[in-house]
Amino acid sequence: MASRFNALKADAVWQKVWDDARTFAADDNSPKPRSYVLEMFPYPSGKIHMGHVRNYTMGDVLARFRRMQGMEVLHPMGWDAFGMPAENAAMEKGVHPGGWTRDNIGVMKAQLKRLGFALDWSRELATCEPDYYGHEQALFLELFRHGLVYRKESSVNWDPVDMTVLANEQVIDGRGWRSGALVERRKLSQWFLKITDFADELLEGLSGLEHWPDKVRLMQENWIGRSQGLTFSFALSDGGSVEVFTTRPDTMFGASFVAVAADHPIAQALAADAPAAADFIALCKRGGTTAAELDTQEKLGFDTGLTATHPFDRTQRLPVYIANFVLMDYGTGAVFGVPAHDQRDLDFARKYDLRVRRVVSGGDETDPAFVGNTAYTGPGTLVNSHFLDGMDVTDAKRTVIQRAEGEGWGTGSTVFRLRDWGVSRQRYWGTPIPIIHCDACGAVPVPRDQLPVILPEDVSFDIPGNPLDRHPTWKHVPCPTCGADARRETDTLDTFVDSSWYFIRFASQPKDKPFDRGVAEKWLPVAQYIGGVEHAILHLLYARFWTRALRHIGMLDVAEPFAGLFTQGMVTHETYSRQVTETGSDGVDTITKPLWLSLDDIEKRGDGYIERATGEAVTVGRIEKMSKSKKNTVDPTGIVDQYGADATRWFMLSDSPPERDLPWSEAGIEGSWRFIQRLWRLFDGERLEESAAKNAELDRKLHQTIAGIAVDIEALAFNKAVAKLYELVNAIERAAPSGSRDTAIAALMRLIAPMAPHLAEEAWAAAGNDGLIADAAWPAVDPALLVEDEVTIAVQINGKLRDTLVMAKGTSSEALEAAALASDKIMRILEGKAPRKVIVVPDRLVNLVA
RNA sequence: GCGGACGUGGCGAAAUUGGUAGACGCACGGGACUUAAAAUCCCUCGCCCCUUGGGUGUGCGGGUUCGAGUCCCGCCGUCCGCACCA
Repeated sequence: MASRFNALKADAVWQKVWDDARTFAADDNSPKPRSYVLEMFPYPSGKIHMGHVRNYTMGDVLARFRRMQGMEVLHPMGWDAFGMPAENAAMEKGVHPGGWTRDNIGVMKAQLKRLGFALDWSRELATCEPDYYGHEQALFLELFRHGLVYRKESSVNWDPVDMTVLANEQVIDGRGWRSGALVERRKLSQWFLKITDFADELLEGLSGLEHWPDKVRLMQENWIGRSQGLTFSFALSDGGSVEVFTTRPDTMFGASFVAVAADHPIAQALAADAPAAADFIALCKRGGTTAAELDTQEKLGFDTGLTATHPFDRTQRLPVYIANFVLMDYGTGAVFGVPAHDQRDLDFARKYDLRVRRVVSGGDETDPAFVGNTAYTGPGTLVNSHFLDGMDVTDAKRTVIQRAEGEGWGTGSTVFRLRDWGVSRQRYWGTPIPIIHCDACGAVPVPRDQLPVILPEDVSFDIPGNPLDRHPTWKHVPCPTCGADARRETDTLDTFVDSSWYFIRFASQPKDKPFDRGVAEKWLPVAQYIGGVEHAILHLLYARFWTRALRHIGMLDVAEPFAGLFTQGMVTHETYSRQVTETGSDGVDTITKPLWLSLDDIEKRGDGYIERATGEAVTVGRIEKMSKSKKNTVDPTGIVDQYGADATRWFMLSDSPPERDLPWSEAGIEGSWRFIQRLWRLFDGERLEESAAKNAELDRKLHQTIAGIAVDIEALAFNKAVAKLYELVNAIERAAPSGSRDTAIAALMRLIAPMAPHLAEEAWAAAGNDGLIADAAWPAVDPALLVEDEVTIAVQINGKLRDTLVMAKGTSSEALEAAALASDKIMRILEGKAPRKVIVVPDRLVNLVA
């Protein structure tokens, strides 16, 4: 009688064996082909969640599979350990961010180990430790030395209560997400990295990333946002000039006004002595920035009284406005308005009654001069445009640019949407920016031998603001250049800097420098990177930039850090809620809102659920990403303790394609657990003696499965690999005892080893094999066994299936046609008539056209 | 508004890229074993009908083709990204 697989016991046994034997430590000097498999490292927020389990299981299957394929695999893990949540915890609970973070790392590391991931823990790193961020400071100074870092005044989202800068995504409806205070725009001196120097490279590089999802490449392309056009100047009536950028130089003759942003120097200068202009600028700044507001916001302008001279017609004077729809930080902060061919310009012109003149004809206007309230932005032929008349839009653009350059008043130019990367954060829990400010010498880099600049431990979070800034001693240091009293930079680096090079440090981590170039280049680029799509732009763009910057300064010869990228879907769950009413803030109105309930709060009653505590009916809501706020999370720890690591891993890989969301279900994990037990019964069952009979059909199924799931795993199509394994197991279970069956069971152990490694090791050892299955080779495929010798031929009449025939593979078209016409069913339907036409697809079908 | 993805049974999905739609799993239902339960095993399982058979079916409407889930045109819906980008 077969025993039951004791997952909890086996998990512990094999995890210890792997640990003790350092099974998954990567060897830098291995002669084998290398593969670097990496999942995005976690932020140590407290406990791991199902999303982590899914992410790391997928990477683990690939890593283990490639090991079995004979590769030297680097599969490391670490901690993205700096960030705001640690400071929030410090403020709320009175703990130190470092202690909180390191405690969380301890908990989460144990949880990851509990899942049996094939990780090289010897390379573990945490970005909050000086032996990581010290090297980051060195890299920052290298970029500084090469002119890729600069300091500039910039306007930021400032939370006046928390006294900190907020990222755009932390501003909700104009208020700080945490304090609820109205966010202010404030000018601050900030450090920037010159990512725009690499805008072209980063854009061009995308086309070489064949193993990236198209979606992510497109998102980065749009984010970088390259536009080509003409930059030129208008002469102004006050003797000055204003520079504008346009992508539509072809529409020059349709211009009827010039508009500048509220922050534009011309607007600012005017505001200095015209109160009305100042009022208008203030009005512009008050305008909301949310999508809905922008959509409905009226186009407003302030006439400066200045006029601009049209470069093609000196007699033509265009009014100059300050306008609320012109952005200072794109292009030159000034535009010329062509109402007929730009919707915003048209709205503006209609409001201020400016000239609307069509200069591009789409060809189908009944009245070529008429423009309604919809601007025409399509292709066409130039009209009303003197020497451009009759040209198409493309030719006209080229002609105008050539002429502008020839006459010296403008140049063809490229403008990017991408901005330089502001990396200053007024926070404690981050990498200190290694700069010292001296009144005499300016911003001086911290000398190499004084690195790392270590965060002081003795800080307090009882009042808002940056504890580094108010620390009694830390920031007071002598200037490294002149020795005078100077101050440390108290801003810390954006945590995206930490994650922009951790994959390099994983590959090589010498004590005395950020990485050893030769070793890092052995491993990089990462062969397969796996993580959430939420990092499609920021993290992945910054890491690409950082890698290219290191190449630019000659530190590392790698162009792209991640050769393959996979973005996995979220783990989702139903939500449960009960409506509650409460009195609004005015004390009169009542507000009805959902009170979210966790799975533990409810119990099944009939078709629905009731809340345990109150007995009230529960509304089953939509399936959403697991989140604390909706209380629809399932804790992986409880699941692993109940079903074991392998069943948990198996469920994560089953059914849903990995790029799609995975709906969590209790029934699903139970199904996986049953399958693990089913496998164990096979492994633990009776075997025949060596000489037993063959089963050709099962042999073929086995080899098709070996080949098939290798393809599926490489493509990260784990759900398909899982389905193929179910098919093989079904076939083995149905087969009578034979040598083939025993062979298939032995091979099956290795086939499931990447996914259910504990079960596989247990079975491998029980079967009397030496060594670990983790080190075993992937079963070899016999190509002769991949082909079927019989095929099922579909017989169609007019494309409708009428019969099927089992024929030898490779049967001639003539024989197939004859067999089809000889079928009883077919003869009955054709009633003796000959088909008009016969289409034969060998080994597939016969279609008779009646 | 711009850009993109997707839409297949009660559910998660598969379909060799134009060739037998629904593999595989979950759930439901029926049965075997058991005093009983659990576990396990077997069977049915898109929908409809006049049920050894037939009709119909991949969001909707057209089209191309001997043949369309797959290709083309037009709608509808869902989700994601960006957003006054000149």
